[in-house]
Amino acid sequence: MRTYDPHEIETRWQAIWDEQGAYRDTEDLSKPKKYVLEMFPYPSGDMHMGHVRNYTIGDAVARYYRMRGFEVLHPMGWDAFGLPAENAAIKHHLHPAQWTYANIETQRNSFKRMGFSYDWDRTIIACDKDYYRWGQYIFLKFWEKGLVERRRSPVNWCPTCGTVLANEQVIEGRCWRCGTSVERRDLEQWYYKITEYAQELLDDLDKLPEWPTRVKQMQANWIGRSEGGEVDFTLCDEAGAPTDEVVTVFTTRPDTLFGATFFLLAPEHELVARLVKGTSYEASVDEVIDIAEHATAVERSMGDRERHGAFTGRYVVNPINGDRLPIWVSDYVMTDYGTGAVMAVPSGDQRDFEFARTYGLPISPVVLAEDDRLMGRLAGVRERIVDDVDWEHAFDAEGVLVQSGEFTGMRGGKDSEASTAILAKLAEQGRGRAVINFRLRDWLISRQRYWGNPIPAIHCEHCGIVPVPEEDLPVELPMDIDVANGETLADDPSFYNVPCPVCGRPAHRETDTMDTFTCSSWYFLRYVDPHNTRLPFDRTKVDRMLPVDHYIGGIEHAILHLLYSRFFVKAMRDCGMLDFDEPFEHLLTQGMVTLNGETMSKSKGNVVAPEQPIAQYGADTLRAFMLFLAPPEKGLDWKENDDGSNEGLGAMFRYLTRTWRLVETLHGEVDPDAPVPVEGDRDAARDELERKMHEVIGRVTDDYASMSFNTAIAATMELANTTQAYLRITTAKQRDVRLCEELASVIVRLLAPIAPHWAEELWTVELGRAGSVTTAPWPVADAERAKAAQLEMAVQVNGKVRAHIVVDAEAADGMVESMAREAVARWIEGMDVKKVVVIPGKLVSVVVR
RNA sequence: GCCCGAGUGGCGGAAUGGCAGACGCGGAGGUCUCAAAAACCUUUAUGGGAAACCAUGUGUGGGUUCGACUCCCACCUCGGGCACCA
Repeated sequence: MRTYDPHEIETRWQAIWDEQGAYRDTEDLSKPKKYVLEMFPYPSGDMHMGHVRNYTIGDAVARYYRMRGFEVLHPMGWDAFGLPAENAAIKHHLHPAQWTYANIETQRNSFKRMGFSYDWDRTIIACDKDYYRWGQYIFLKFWEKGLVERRRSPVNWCPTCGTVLANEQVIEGRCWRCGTSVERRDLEQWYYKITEYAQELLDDLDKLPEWPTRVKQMQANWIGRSEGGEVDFTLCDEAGAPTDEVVTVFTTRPDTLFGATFFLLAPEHELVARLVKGTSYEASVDEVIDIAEHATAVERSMGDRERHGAFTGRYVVNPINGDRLPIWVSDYVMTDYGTGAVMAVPSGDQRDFEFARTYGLPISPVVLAEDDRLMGRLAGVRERIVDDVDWEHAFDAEGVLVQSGEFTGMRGGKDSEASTAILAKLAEQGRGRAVINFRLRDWLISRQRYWGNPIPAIHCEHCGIVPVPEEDLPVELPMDIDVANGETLADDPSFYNVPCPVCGRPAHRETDTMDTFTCSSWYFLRYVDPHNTRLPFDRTKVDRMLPVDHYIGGIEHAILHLLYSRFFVKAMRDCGMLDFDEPFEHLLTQGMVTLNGETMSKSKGNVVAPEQPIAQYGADTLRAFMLFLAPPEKGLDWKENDDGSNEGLGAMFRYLTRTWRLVETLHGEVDPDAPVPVEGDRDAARDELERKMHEVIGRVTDDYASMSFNTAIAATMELANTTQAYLRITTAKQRDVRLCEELASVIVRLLAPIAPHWAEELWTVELGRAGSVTTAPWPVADAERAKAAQLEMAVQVNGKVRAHIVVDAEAADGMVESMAREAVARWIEGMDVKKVVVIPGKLVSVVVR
């Protein structure tokens, strides 16, 4: 008998696996494939429990499928561009590359110490030019396809990070990275036109049945599809007479068009300045513009905020009834949604209602609930009634139209009969059309930072902005930039000054780099063919290995990374680079790891690192514990005692130690500490043990397939308990040797994906099996032998369990029923038995009255 | 405000509409020991009872069903996402 010594075992096997390249994907075409992937980490240098959990889940999945005979691709890499490297560089006077590569080295060693089964030959480092050059290549392909645009528009600016941000990277008005309130700026920037895929990104969520509904819902909300119409209002001149010019609005409620009593423009709308220039209205309008400009994103995103407005002195004509509506400017109208102009219907929209009350603008009822007393009064009224409203709120539910000309009496509301009819009428006159709008904005990908992938574009005075020719890739990020002293790419003449690739005259390079999220939007494709020097990847290889079968990562990427990656795949498909629609088949979003109920963060100084638990109990114990404590998608609270220990962890170590001894005993070794056998029915225990083994193999197999690792481990514990009960009533000579041997090999294999070092040592050394447990065949359950000869069934009387009976598994229902009646005789005596339901193998339900 | 998700012992959690609480932590008692640790055994939802057993019990209130943690309706609480998107 050997003591279970995790440290000696783990370091030994890790060295062997490393040396043998044990987890290399051999691209064996004869096997079915599984691509198991965990979101690659940012190399911050330290591993925390969130990493441990995420990568342990993925590793268990990968190891399970290897044993099931799949060709498994399970790679790991580093999302290595980004701001923390620059900040660290400034702080420590290092180059960002130095800091990054040193961190990668440390973190890779930590990962190896956990025994994760990665194909390290396929490692991708996002800041390696062999990788980022292909990010530039994809940029050029997208550009060719018309999916890249450089334009001036209002953007989010993070003053702390000194760069612009994409919409998705602003969380509640704050920078996703540093938490600073972002500012609005009007800048010329580079965009990926993700909005062209808005509809497909929304529709294809239905093709992802294996994604959590939560994530799909979040993406659907983010894309934010609204069906409605555009309506053209005619602009009037200073004298109030109609001109030829129209101002278009977007609305989801065309049915309320008769209720429009004023008209709104966003402060940034191009028309505003023209309308008020030199008029007496200019000053008050400018004030509103000023307020809008200076509001921070945090202020703008607050719920009940004050709305500011000013009259422009001008009017538009409502195309449906010829009403003249005053044009106001207000900061609650957004420039970059719809057309930046809005028809205001205070009776049907709460914001318009409040604005009307504040500024004394008229309110005209158009849609009412059928029983509203106003309905009666308004029926047959010819003159339009305005302001006869004493409600507290606008009425935005479904109802019936009043005061709406020929449409009066129709059903109104979102997507209503009246909406369709009014829009049709406008369309006939060429003054309106059905339109679908999305909340999703184009992806702003340029960043005013050094440590990122250079955008391959050149600014030429004569030719404009031109792409770097494909053969000139990569545009290498120069390494001699002194970030710590504030140098930027523009300060490096050898980078900045280049001849124009079109005309050959002096030009200069684009100095913005790409958003790091562009690096993570396609890395999962590169793993399939990481050493390709001609292309980002070989198309046949990608088409064979993708989509990723199991993708595992944090919920914080529900929108960001997961939406961008979906867009990339669709855009690359349209560029002819691959042939599928969605990158990730099955998505598991693991829950957060907290410490005593609190989120871990560096600033709080409560980040739990795996080093201490590993030093105490080894990696296998930590892995098994993390998987056992909670189902993967739920949050996991790491409870720490005052001395830093964790009780559950010790319990898991005891379990591995106990099963280690169990396996050795089953294999025929004598346990000097074994208790003296006690009396018991040995044959019955043997039969029950064999049955239990098959039952547990079946359950554990199903649990791995559905990633219920906690119940998989629990099932092995049940098997261990049953085994122990058998060993307790037998001496070595009394045992069924063949069953014991089989059981030993089964227990080892069932736990191998979770505790790989423990299993490898038992498998190859203790049990003396040929070959690694990694490639050992997964045990197969014999469903017949998992069945018991006799079953215990519950007997219910009127839904309450009153007795238990033991019946033969093969017993006929009639037989079972009469046994059941006998067992509950005292409960049904003198009663009228109305019905008896027999659920074979489960229970008998007797209904009496 | 809109949209998701979740409410089960002291704790983490388990239950294709079929015996609620598997498995584990913690607790209590015990074996071994001079003693302790380790290991092993028994026990552990609540109330009543010496016990067999009885009653109650999966956030609340209804409903469907022979039977509901599970399905339906309404509500409460917590967590998350979006948020002036017309």
